[in-house]
Order: sequence, then structure tokens, then C-alpha cells
Amino acid sequence: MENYTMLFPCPNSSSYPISTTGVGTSQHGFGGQSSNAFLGLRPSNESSGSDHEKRGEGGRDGTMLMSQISGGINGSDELGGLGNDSSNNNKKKGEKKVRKPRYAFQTRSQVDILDDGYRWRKYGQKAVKNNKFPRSYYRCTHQGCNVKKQVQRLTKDEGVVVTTYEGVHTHPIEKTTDNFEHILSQMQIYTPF
DNA sequence: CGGCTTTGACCAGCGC
DNA sequence: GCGCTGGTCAAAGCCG
Repeated sequence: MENYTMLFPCPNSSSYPISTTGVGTSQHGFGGQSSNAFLGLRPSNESSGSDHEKRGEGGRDGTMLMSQISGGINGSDELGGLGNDSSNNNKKKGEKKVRKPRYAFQTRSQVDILDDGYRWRKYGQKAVKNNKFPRSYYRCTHQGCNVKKQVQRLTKDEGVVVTTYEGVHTHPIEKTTDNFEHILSQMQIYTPF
């Protein structure tokens, strides 16, 4: 499966009484880059170099743990396409497959789709192995924006939704609401018991 | 009628 | 080489 690298420190956890847990198999340890990764979704170059060194600063007491999935090969943040012509350049023939860095985070939420201010169109759904819930694939509907996301609910804990973003939006958020808080408002308060 | 979801088919990568 | 799995496409249907 994919490798997940944490990178969502969410500094003041006290403000938001939600709890999200880190996405499972983080083989690379925390990559705690304190960026506004979420909604900014800014890729980091480190995925390409495999110099994942753990900087324990972030994520440990964070409420939302964000993960970067280095799809195994190379996160070449080029994020290229973004508005490129029809075919995505992810798969060129004869070339090493270049995969955009992906960011995943788990949230406890009743709803699968967190309204992050962007508009998404569903383009696929697949049953995944070892999971009784299907994984849904969404694409940003904004013209020229190639951002994708996957949404999956965990079998182990049906209250946990794993959202994986891939790419960076090339346009401003469409709903200018305080989206992050909106997201948080949709999350269920997590009590360990 | 346009945009979105659903769903089966197709394709590519990967492990055996 | 083959089968499995993940990811995407595209046609059909639904809904506002």
C-alpha cells in the first residue's frame, strides 16, 4: 500500500475539539512540516528524496494528522499538468511514472465528504481490499484544476474517514466561507470512549 | 438541459 | 507471464 507521512501539525488543538488520527502505516515517520498544508495543499519536495527524517515537532498532539503519501516513486511536486491538455501526464509511455505527492488525513466524521470549499465531481468508486467500504474518487471541477481526492471509510472504525488529496488547486477557493471551520463543524467530536 | 452520480469496463503497475 | 489490485474512463441515468 501507500506510505503515509504525517505532516499536519495543526497547532492549537485546543481550539478545535475534534480528533483525527494519523493514517496508518507511516513508514517514514513524521515529516512534520508546519505548513498550511490543508487547503493549501502544498507539496513538499522531500518525497522525492526519501530524506524523510522525522522531526517530531508536528502532529503528535495535533487534532488532525495530515499525511503525505509518497506514492512510492517520486513526489515530483511538479504537479504538472494542472490545466494541461486533455491527458494527464502522469502516465507517459516509456517514462517512469511520476506521481504527485498526496496528502491524507483521517477525520472522525459522520459525513464522507468534507466541504472544503471546492467543488468536486465524483468520477469513480472502487471496492478496496480489506475494506468493506468502497473508496470514492473525486476530481475538482474547476477548469484546468487537476486536483483529485479519494475518500474512504475505515472498516475498523466506521466513524473514521480517510481523505487523500492529490495535487494543488490552481484557483481560489470557490466558497469563501471560513472553510476550515466549516470542515471542523462537520466533524464529530471524538471521545475515546 | 446541464451537471452530477453510478457503475461496469478497461488499463497499467506490481508481486508471485 | 499471469493474476490481482488500484485508478480512470465513459455511457447511462438521475436530479434540480
